Amino acid sequence: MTELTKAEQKRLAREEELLDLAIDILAEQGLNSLTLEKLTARSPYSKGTIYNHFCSKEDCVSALCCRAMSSMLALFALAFRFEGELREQALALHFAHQLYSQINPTLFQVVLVGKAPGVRENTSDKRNAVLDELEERVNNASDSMFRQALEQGKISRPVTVETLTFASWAMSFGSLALAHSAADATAISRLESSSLLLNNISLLLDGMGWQPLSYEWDYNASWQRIAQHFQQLTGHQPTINQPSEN
Amino acid sequence: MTELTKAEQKRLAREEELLDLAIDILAEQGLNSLTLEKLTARSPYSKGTIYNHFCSKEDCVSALCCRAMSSMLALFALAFRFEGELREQALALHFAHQLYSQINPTLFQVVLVGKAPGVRENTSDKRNAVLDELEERVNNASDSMFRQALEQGKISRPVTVETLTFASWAMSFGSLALAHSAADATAISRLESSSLLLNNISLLLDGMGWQPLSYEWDYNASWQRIAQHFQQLTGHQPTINQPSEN
DNA sequence: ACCTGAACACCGTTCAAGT
DNA sequence: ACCTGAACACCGTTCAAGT
Repeated sequence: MTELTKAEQKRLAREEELLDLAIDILAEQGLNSLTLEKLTARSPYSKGTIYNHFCSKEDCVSALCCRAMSSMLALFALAFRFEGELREQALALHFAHQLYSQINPTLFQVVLVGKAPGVRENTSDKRNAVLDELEERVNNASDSMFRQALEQGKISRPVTVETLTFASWAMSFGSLALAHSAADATAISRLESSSLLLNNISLLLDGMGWQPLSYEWDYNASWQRIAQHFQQLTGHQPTINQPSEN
Repeated sequence: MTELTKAEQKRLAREEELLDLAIDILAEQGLNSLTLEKLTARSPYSKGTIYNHFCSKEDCVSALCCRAMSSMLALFALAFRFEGELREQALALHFAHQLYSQINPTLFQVVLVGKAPGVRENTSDKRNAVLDELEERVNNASDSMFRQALEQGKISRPVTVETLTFASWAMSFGSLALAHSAADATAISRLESSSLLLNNISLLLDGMGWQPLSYEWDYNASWQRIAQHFQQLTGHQPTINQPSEN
């Protein structure tokens, strides 16, 4: 790690302060009404200073995207601490993804929007590099799971790590995106939400031939244990089948 | 079908005219720079008239979304005319999805954006109803495939039609969305694009136990035949492994 | 009943002037 | 070197006046 000068530290601290304010606006008024105008008004700084941090509105959204991905990576790290079958650890990774989308739906949406066309184009090169690095770390987390599984002979189909990572990422992304953006659409409302991702990922991992297969193991029980694991580590009440008591 | 008065016909025709202009802007300047201001300027009408058709900018985007989904449904109908194994027909459905995303990337993006938060909220009730109906028809197409497969005993796992439709739709959506929005991101650039969706869907259908399984049948050959099927019916050159000759 | 375009509020972005 | 806020262009939306 390189040393930071006082000035750089101050600049970094102010950027965090601005992102906190932006998240407040997001939470209060929704993603679409985030505006650099409003951010300026809430902050003690002027428009020029805001533009000193974010070269455009999209650059600010990308900065929020970095925040969100960092938080997600922190949850992913907890998934690796779940003890059990390797396939259960892979489930824990996806549980972390879903958990993040539940804890922080607004920032989760930011990640989706951050992938929309026109955002990256208007983001500074420097921040795009940070985004790339974060995405690479997400891929690495997924790759390392699949690599271990292949090395241990847990996966019976002849496939590459890259194929498996893309497939599971696409499934996870697609499931959560549809679940959040179109929760009232027919395809989703007719299903129970807590185990949507578990069901979809289970079908996929079965298709890869990742042992033990879903009919050889009670992965619903695993999902519950994973929920408890995360609850102990984060204190977040998971949205799982048993209704809470209020 | 209900009769339309002359006035209603004229109104409908003008709406189509406006949507054509909107698509022109989209194609030329990208999704983000579509503006009712620009649409007004390009059209022979005034702002008031534009707002007579679209109650908000988002309502206009939703109207484009309807256009896109209708076109997709037209391609889906062609998928049903592919002759072969039932699982090949299901592949044809996903091929149609991918084909549409290739033929018309901009409108495909509109469908993604149409699912973003803040769009449906600012869309007129009437148009939201149309969107719902179109989405239901997409679901019906998928449901009917899976229902036939279950009835014919092709699917060995004990699952419901709803589960299968959501899983395959999530996979298709996730794969294409990631492929289009993050084509340069690491997870995707390291894979070949033409068979991304085939690979992912094959893993999923294997996980459902849909016979014949992918190692009992040459689905790469099926994918090629499906491509030819669509090429004959639509004249669109598919993006398939063999490079074209220019 | 439908159309027009002026008017208003709000937003993104820039930059000369100030410290 | 960094900050400020006025200024400009552009956009979404409304509505009184016109046909």
